[in-house]
Amino acid sequence: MSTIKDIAKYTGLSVATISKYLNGGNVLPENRKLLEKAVKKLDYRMNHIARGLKTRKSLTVGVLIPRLNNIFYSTLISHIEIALSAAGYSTIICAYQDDPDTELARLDFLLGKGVDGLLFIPLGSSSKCFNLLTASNVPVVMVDRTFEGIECDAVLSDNFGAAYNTAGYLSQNGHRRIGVILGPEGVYTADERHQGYTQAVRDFNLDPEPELIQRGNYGIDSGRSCMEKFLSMKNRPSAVFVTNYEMTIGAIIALEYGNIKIPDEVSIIGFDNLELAQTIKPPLTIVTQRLNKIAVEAVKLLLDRLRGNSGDNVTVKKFSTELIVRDSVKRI
Amino acid sequence: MSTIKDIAKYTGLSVATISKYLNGGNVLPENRKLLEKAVKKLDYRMNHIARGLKTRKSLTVGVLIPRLNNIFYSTLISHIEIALSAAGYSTIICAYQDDPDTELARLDFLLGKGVDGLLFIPLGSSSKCFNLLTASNVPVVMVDRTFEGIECDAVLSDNFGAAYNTAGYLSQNGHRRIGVILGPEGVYTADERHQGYTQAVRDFNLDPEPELIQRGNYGIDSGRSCMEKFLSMKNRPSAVFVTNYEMTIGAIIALEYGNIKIPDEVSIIGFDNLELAQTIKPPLTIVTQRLNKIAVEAVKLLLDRLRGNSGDNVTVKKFSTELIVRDSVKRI
DNA sequence: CTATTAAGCCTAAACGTTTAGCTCTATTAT
DNA sequence: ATAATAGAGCTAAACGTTTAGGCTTAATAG
Repeated sequence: MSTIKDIAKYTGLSVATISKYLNGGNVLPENRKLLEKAVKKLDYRMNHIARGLKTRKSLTVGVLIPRLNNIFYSTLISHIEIALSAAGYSTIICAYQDDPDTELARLDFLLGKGVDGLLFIPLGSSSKCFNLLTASNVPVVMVDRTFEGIECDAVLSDNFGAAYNTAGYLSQNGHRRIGVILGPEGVYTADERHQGYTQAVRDFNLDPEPELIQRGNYGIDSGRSCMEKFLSMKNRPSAVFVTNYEMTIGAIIALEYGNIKIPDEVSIIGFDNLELAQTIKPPLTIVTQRLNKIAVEAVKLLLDRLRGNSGDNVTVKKFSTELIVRDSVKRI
Repeated sequence: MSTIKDIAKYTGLSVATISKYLNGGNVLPENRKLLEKAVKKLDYRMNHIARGLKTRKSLTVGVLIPRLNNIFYSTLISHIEIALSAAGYSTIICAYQDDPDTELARLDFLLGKGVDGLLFIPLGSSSKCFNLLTASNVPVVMVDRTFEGIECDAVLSDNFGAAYNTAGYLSQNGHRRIGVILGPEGVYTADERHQGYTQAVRDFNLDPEPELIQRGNYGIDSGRSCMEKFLSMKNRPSAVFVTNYEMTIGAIIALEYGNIKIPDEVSIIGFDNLELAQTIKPPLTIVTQRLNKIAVEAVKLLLDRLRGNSGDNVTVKKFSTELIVRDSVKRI
């Protein structure tokens, strides 16, 4: 592996000149030619570690997420990775397996690795994580979830609006008893959606019965059992809104097992996965998040920080969700 | 950010001693105490970049995969990330979006980043990639797919056996017309499964009709259209074997739309995703790959190489797949 | 024709570690 | 008592870059 010094020897130029050349500086045309030749001949490749030591940049961004074996996160990461790599950054991914201790450990690990910045989907409101972050002074952008009451760049879905508008849409279609299958209490997105739902219940005069709110754990089975609870009620909801992909699958399965006709017996609005919703029978009305936009915006925000062209005040962006109307909601 | 030098100043010891201490070497008990105190007081954190420059190790492994927005890959990566991080390595993930040019570019990028080793799910048989790899001298372990006829550590599923045994199982259950929905020609796994299937056709005297072999692109829609082709045949297959998760979903949807009863009218064997297969109706008989074992073994192989305790000859491990029998195959 | 400026290049010091090889002290063997 | 040895620490060079500041040469202004 040849270094800048080898090139210096080969060309007779100094390392400083070569460094300048490599970084796009001006050199005499003849030298430029010479250098191009030398680089090719010696198969020179920049040592990014050495450069990083000097410049204090690693051109690496850490991405800290709850889990990787989940289509929502992996899709998000997919977009993030594409955007980051287009900007010349590499992506170190750490998953903390939904565990707060691991979350802290992996955060520490990433900071120790010298990442230039961080994209973070936090578990909850672990103040330890936040302390570590502020102490480290590494720019961070929260994605999908954020810490309540803390000054930090963030890119989120409008979860409140998603739930509010979905309930509103169902209300417009004549539904008054609207079940919702939410994620676990304490999880940022689930709490926001909860608030949106309850606000809609008030604003649209929906049936406020507490059993209409079911809590799952974002897994397939929990979606199924929540839906089964709805089905076993003496007074079933006429429509159910499910708030993530896996639970949507589970809910559909419960309906199939119960031989419940969609949307004649129960209307349903699912979440996220477009591909599945298109192919299922009947085509599912769903709420989708703009994952691509979220990812791109988060990366943009982070790069702005890294390049120092974002002011002192933090930016919080919320992307609206989209209601894709198909055939799983009945007008009553 | 304090450095080893600051600690030297603080303790009066030399940087060499401190380095030794930090790397687990022996120091006098009193000095050890002093150093512990200093590290805490000055909040010292190792600069891995500087260390990497000197040791020529980055403690970073590159993972190069076709795509990230796919449950198969992301599950695999999830296990890989867990295993690597347990060994103190960080994981740089690059996805090449199923594109050969991008594959080469990302490989180049990773090698330039100075990863210590590489886990690689290659697209096909791009010799350019292989040249780059051998030139770089970076240890690499192929995962899930490998280059034909090339000496390289690899950890694979027994794709041939998976297809062969699945067809065998269907044959045992009295099926002679067995449809298979394969991935694209030229993709390593798809080709192996193809061979396993055709071998089974010969060995078990199955119906050798070419239309019983359909090729999808591993996406939901293609699974659906392949299954629809089967359903539109005058002489339908009595059983269909689908060779990945997404196409399995698509195939099921096609059956539902066609109001085809599983397994009474068509038997089906799906692939991979346990969670879905358990919850679907009827519970699906599926072939699963041992993703966890594959990931762990691949990481082990790579770490062995990195630590220099693997001989000169390459290791290729094949993990058998598992047939999980449920209710989607009819005995006829 | 001289003074000024700019371009291009160079020297040398850094960045934060590791490590070979040396010194000093204390212990053990003879 | 002396020689040999081991343990602990130190010095200084190295890893491959970047970069401030200085030097030389040529171009431009007066």
